[in-house]
Amino acid sequence: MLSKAERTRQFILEKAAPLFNEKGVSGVSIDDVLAATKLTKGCLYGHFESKEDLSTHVVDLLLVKAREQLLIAIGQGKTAKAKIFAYLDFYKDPLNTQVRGGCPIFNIAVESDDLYPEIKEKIAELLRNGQEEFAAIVKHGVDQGEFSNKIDPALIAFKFVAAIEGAVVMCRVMNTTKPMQALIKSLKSEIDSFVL
Amino acid sequence: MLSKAERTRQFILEKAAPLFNEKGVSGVSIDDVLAATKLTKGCLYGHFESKEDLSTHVVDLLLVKAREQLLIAIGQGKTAKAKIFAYLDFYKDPLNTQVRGGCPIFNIAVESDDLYPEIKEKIAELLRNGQEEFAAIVKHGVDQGEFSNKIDPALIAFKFVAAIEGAVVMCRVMNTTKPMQALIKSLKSEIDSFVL
DNA sequence: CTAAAAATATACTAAAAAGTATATTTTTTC
DNA sequence: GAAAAAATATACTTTTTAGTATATTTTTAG
Repeated sequence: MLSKAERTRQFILEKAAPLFNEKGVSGVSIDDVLAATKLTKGCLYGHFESKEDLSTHVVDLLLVKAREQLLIAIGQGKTAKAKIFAYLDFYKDPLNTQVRGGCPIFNIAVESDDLYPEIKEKIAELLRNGQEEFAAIVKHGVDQGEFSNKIDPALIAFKFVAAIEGAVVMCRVMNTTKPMQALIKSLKSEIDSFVL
Repeated sequence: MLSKAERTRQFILEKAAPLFNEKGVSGVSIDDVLAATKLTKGCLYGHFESKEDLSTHVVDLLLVKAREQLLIAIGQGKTAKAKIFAYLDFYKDPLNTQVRGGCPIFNIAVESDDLYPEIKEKIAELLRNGQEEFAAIVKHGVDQGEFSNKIDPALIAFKFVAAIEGAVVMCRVMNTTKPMQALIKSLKSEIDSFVL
C-alpha cells in the first residue's frame, strides 16, 4: 500500500490537474489548489517545493494521462483503419473531455509556447512521438496491404492531429459539437478513400 | 490629427498586444506593459481603468487586426479557389506570425475558454462569422461553376480552419514549418479535386 | 501500544502585483 | 504665449500570492 504521503501527493496532483487544464499554469494560484484539495499550505509545501515544482508534476500527469488514454483508445483497434478511427472517435465530444477543460496537450502547448520552455519541450517530444507512432500505424497499414501506397503517413498523421486538435478548440469556444461530427466523418472517408 | 492622449493610448495597445499574445492575459503583468512601453503607472492608469480594461482592449485589437489582415490576404484572390489558397498561404510561416506569439485567435481562444467568458464570446463570434464567410466563398465558387457541387462549404470551412490553426500550434511547439508546407499542399489539392 | 518520524495545520513573512494620490510636466485652446 | 486642461511621473497603499517557521496531529515501525 502507498504511504499516506504518497497518497496525499497523488491526491493533490489529481485535484490540481483539471484546475491547471482549465486555467493554465499562470492562471492557477496556490490558493486555488488549496481550495480544491481542502488542504493547507503547510501540507502542500510538504509535498512540493514550490508552485513551479507542483506545476511541473501536474503538467507531467496531464500529459502522461492524455497519452495513456489515447493509446488505450487506439489499442482497441485491430487494423490500421480501426486504430485511426478510434483516434478520431476519441475526440468526438470536445465539450466533455476526459479531463475538464479540453485537450491538455493543446492547452499546455499554447500556453507554454512562449512562456515555459521546459514544458514546451515536453510537449514537443510528446507530439513528435505521437506523430511517429501515428505515421507508423499508417505505414503498417500500407505494408499489410490495407491501404494504397498513395497515402502519405507523415502527412496523414500531421493533418489529422492538427485538424482534430484545432476542432476541439473551435468547438469548445463556439460551444457546439456538431462541426466535430462532420469533421470526423470527413476524415474517416478520407481514410476510406485509401482502403484497397 | 489624433490627440496626444489618443496616440499614447494606441501606443500602449500596440506595445501590449504582442505581450498578451505571447504570455496570455493571465501571464502579463502591468509591470510588463510598463517595461514594454517605458511609461509609468500614472500614465497607464490614466488611459485604462484597470488591468481588465486594458486586457479587453488589447484582445479587441488583436482580434480586429487578425481579422483585418486575413481579409486583406483573402481579398487578393479573385476566384474562390484563389481566395482559399490565399487563406492557406497566410499561415505558411507559423514561426513568424504577423503578431509575435502565434495566431491570436487561437491563443486567446484556448486561454479564455474556461477563464474569461466575455472574451470567449468574442472569439466565438469571430469564429462563427469567419466560418460563415469562408463557407460563403466556397458556395459562391459552386454557384459560379468553379467547384463541383459535391463540395460541402461548411465542412470545408471548418476543416480548413481547424487544420490550419491546429498546425500553427503544432509547428510552433515543435519548432518547424515543414509539416505546415505539406499540409497546405494537401489542402490545396483537396480544393483542386473539386475544381470543375 | 508507544516513541520516533512524518504529515498536516496554523500563523506568520516576503515578494509581487494591482491600484491610487498627488506633484509635475506637457498639450491644448483661446 | 499664457492659462486651463490634460497627460505623465513619482511615490506611495492595498491586495494578492508565494513561501516559511513552528506547533500539533497522525502514521509508522519496533
